[in-house]
Amino acid sequence: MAGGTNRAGGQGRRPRARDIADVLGVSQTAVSFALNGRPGISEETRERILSKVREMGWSPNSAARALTGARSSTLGFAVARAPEDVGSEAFFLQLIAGMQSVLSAQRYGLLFQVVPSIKEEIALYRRWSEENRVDGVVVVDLRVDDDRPRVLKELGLPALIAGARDPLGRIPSVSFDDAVAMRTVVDHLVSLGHRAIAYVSGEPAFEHIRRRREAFTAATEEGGVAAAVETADFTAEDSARATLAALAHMDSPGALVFENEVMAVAGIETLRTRGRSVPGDLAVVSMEDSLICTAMRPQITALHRDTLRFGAVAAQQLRRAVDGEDVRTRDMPPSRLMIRGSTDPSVEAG
Amino acid sequence: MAGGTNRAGGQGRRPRARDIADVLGVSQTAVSFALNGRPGISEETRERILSKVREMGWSPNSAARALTGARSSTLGFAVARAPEDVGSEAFFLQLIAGMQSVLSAQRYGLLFQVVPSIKEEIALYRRWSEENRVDGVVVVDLRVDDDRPRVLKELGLPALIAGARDPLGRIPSVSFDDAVAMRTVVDHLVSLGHRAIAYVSGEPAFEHIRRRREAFTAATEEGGVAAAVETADFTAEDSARATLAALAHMDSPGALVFENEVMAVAGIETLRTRGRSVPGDLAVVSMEDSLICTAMRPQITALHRDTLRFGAVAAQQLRRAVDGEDVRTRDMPPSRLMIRGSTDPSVEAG
DNA sequence: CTGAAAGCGCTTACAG
DNA sequence: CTGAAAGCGCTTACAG
Repeated sequence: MAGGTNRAGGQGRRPRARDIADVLGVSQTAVSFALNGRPGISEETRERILSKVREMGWSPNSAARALTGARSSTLGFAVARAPEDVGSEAFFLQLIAGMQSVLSAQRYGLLFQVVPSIKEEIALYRRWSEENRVDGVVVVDLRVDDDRPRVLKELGLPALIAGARDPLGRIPSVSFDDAVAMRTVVDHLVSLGHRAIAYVSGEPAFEHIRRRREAFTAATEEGGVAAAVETADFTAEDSARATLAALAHMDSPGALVFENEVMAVAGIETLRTRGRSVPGDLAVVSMEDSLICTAMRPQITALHRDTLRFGAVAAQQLRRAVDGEDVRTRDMPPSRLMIRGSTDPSVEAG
Repeated sequence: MAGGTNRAGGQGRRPRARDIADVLGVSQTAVSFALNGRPGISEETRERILSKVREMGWSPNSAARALTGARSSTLGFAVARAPEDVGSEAFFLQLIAGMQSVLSAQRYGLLFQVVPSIKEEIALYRRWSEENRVDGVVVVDLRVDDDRPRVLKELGLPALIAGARDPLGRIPSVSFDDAVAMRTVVDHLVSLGHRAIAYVSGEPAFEHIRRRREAFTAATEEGGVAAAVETADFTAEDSARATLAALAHMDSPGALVFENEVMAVAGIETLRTRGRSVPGDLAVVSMEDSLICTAMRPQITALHRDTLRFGAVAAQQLRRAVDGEDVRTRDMPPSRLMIRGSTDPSVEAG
């Protein structure tokens, strides 16, 4: 059928390693050794081969390489979410784009796949690993008691967790310090004089959410302010519901903290329909920043993370892990709290 | 080094087609034929093989398949943009997510790569094609006089253009009808009584922008209203500049049309700093919708496209092309104009 | 209808 | 330091 053996078009075929060897009168082994920087051939032969490789425009056939267990020059990225949820998370795109800023320079590809569940994600990792389809994987949305680090460790597939830490330290990670971030937010609100803070939070099954919740509880306690936590999935609808629940719990929460900007926008809407003004009656903070936070009136105070840079660091670290280096868990520089009108009326300027 | 031959861990190795053949006492050929639905073996043998395949949990090694010129079960998606621009385009993520909704069910992967230029994008297509790395590619950001359709046709690599039409019809496409969309917008503004409309447009080097511009000129002419077109890249900064330029050109444009919501938000900001209110002094429409349009006050009238569905259709069509079917260029259903407060104060409700 | 064999383009022990 | 050979896991002519 289509895509069969003979994709016509190009005149001369692309050169194989064997062609290089034939032209130069050396063995294929020599070519392979030169290409892969292995010892065992003279410096002069290596030079001759490498220059001929460039001259003839040779590049490796990734399928052949994969079949022998060598590099595939591809990283894998699987996400266990419904496609429509993936589509609304700017975070993912920024992460991917940030990774690409590193990968494209190294001619690395990114194999991206949406899967229905963690279980299928793990099955995919097995296939990828067995087929040498990817050299390593980026893991996101780490859950509490997540099976993935164990399986990846077992498979020996290089991996990097992005956005959380493996509590058992099996797999290295790059993440923002969620505890510090939450403390920054709470401290800001306390310093403004708020005596009650509600946190419309994501699901604590996620490791990074769990950390934020812990930090929220600790920080509000230390600050001596009343605290309430409501759980919502990451959608606008559920955030509206949770916002109402938070209002009911506390007589008058002084401030509301939302997990992300989509939830914050929905929450502010809800507050308005209940006749509460922002920041007059209630202050609002989003744990994630985006264009929408500055477009709104009042602008929304938000924690600003450099997600593009985050993706770049993640890709870099994973590449190092693939190269066999000892990669350690690493935190991104602290996120900056962008103080805007939703908490501080005095910065209401355009 | 890492990722070498022996990724330990798993106990028994994964079965090969040969293992199936051995267990059943048939030839590898029989197994291959059964797997690929080729004639030449008895129905009974086929059944036996297929059921053993399921029982043993066999799945194809994609590298081995690619090496023989068969399917790779992967589609390719290359984007020639700066990583930071990719990261701010929700459109891409939605497109990718929509594609995944089709692909993940078929166990297809998506190889995503950001490249610095169209030239490198073409080089990448050549490599992908030669290595059978992907079964087909999705092409976006079609330019006027774009070389890609020609090259892809030459390579015989199945391809689908998303978001524009190949003027020469070499490659099938899925797109929104940009001309109809623009007419809908202009008609709406004319019907509201605006006598002057400015279009803060993207670069006409893009095929879909060119079509929109043509339609804008035609529709404003027919409507008998004054028209101005300003060009901006897709950033907020440049939109602000272009908005000022549009104001200077026309004594009093009654309405402004922006290429996307990021540009619209920046434009509205700019108008405010110049003391023009929306929609009091000037109406505003965005050619793209997103959460931000409903979060703003006034809400922004915007053309709403179902990008998730768009991605799904694109993936479906490309899969059909890969299967050798004759895929025709296809339009998505017309986009809906979401009329909101930025053009019509009467719908200012929350 | 079925089987033995060659080949895809690499890498890697193993001999020289 | 170098070469001939086997092998990765498939597919596909070619004989039976």
